[in-house]
Amino acid sequence: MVSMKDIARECGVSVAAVSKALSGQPDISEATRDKIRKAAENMGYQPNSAAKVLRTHRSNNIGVLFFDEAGNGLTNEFFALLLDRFKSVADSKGYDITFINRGLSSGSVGKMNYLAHARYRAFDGVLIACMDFHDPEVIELAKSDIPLVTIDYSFEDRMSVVSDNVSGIRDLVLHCAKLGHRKIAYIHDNNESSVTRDRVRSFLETMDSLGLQVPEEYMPVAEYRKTENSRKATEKLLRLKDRPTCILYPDDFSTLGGIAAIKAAGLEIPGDISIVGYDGIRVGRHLTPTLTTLRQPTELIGETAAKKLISLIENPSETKIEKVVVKGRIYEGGSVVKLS
Amino acid sequence: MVSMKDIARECGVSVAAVSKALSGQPDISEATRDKIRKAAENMGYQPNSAAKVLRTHRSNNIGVLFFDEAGNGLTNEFFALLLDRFKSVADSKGYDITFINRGLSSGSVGKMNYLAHARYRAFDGVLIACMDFHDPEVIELAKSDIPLVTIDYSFEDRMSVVSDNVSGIRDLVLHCAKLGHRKIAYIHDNNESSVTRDRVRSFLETMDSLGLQVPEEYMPVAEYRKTENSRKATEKLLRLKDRPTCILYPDDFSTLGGIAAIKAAGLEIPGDISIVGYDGIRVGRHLTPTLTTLRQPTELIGETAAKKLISLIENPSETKIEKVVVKGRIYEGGSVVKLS
DNA sequence: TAACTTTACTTAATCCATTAAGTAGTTGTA
DNA sequence: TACAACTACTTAATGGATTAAGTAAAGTTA
Repeated sequence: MVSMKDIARECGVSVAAVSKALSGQPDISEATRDKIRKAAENMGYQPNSAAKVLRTHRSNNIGVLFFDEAGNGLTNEFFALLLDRFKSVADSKGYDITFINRGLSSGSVGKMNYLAHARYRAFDGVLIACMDFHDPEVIELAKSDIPLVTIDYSFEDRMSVVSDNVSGIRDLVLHCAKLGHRKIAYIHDNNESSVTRDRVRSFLETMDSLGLQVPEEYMPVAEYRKTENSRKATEKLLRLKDRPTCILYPDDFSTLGGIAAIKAAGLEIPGDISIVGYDGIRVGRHLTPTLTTLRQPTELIGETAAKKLISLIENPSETKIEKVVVKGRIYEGGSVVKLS
Repeated sequence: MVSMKDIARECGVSVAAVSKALSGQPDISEATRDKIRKAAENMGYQPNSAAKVLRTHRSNNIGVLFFDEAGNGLTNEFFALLLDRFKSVADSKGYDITFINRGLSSGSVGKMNYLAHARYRAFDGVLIACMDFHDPEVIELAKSDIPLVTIDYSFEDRMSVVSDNVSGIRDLVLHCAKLGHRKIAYIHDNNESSVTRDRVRSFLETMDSLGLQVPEEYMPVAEYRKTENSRKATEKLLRLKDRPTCILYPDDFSTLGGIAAIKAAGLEIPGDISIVGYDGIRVGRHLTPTLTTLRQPTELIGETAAKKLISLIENPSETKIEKVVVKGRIYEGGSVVKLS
């Protein structure tokens, strides 16, 4: 590997001069700079990040921590889209992305926790997009001095990008109500996250504001993205004497379980029963009828998170810590029928 | 940050002794080792990867290069599953994963290419899972001395894990033929990859071996995972005077476009026409009827790739360079009808 | 012309961990 | 007892880049 030392020798200058020439500092003559740059190119010089990081404590590397409730993060389309966008913004600003995990062992200290991992790799910043924000290790990371942005959860005095779940659920309920539905069920996860809390609260408040009753049986539980559970929850709803006319699901993927249950019961969507998803991932667009859902601005969330994080890294003093709320928009598919 | 120097001072030993104690070398007494380890723990010592990499040229970091034909890699479920599995194996063996890209600029040299990036970050190995293996930069990387594994493509003298597309398509065609289908169409991508070539060849050969004709119109083109194109291709097939009874799609996702076209034409699956996917991703399992497809052993591919790559990194001399062929298995859903 | 600036560098320290080579002190052996 | 062989360390060099501080030479100013 060609190092600055080699270029310095070749050009008859000091290593410091090479460093300055390549990093474009003014403290060097144009002639020398050109000579050095040409030599660097000719000799196939490649900078060495390890040396740079060691010296500057800047890695141009962002750690990404995620895993959803099911342990599968990458296969979660919502997150995959978000990360994809985050990655391309980071990319364009000269940052790499490395996954944070606990696999690395640090000699005697045993496995590293998230914070240790982040320090070990000298991440300039961290993106956290996982559901379990109560994990002590996640909290430890959030309390550190590393610039970070969280998705769909806000720590105090920390940057976050959250989608507006309150308005999201409200819009969906209002949409269904406008089409004449009064018996609306909501299959929901019951985990501890603020996402879930906001949604459930919004559902109850909106229904209440419309003067609509929500019997307890109308709110069965099913974890996010678990089609098996959403199928069961749907079956339960279908067995009720006073069946809902419209079912809200925790996410688009879960509707697949619901659809299976509904078809198995010999019912038609939306003729016999209407369904609504949440997220706006691709699957829903290809169902027949297409799925009415709340389309999350995934790309916007990913992009905003990246920009905010990088701003936090590069201009910590001028960057206002804030909770950026991003609104989704209802997509009116064909899965909700108009009741007369 | 606590460094070895601090521990050395605290324990009244040299930095070398600390290094040896923490890395478990024999050249140190048990008493001293314990003392140093305890001090390290108490003082909250964290190793510094940059220093380690600089000195040892080992990063415990694997670069992953991917982007599918559409530019979206993460949102490709096949790849997401593969990477997820790859990641957890790498993780368990103490390796991190960083995406390779071209965003980083290397001072005067401009944007870095893939190889430059890999060298810059001192990746111990690289996983390549992208469709365009003709990209000069990819070829440059493949010709370098960095340990690497490719997915679904084989470079000469390089490790690769490929799924058996020949047997995959053959099995699907034989399955359909066994159910009585004689007019089988194959909507396929026409890119340059060996995956595509193998599949097309296998389709033609298998059909030929069965004595079945394949009119040119039975092989319309649609890029992988482009539902819009698969919809159009399906429409074309449906308009034919002598319509096929069964359509093979390039992948499961593409069947969504096909299903839309078929439903729009007022036809039933599989009553009026049978369809077959490829990949075995989740969507297909939730369709009604469930999709008959070739289920790829995604996890096995990811796991194998990780194990082979790490073996290549850690035991280069004892690791045989090979092309690991992984066979998928047909999943018999309900989307292919039995013809009498 | 003397004194001061500026320019264009060089010197040397530094970031942190690893490791070959060196050295006391102890134990073993003939 | 004398020399060899260990053991348990220390010394010092090293990896590659950055940067504060120093310096010689050229340019500027009174």
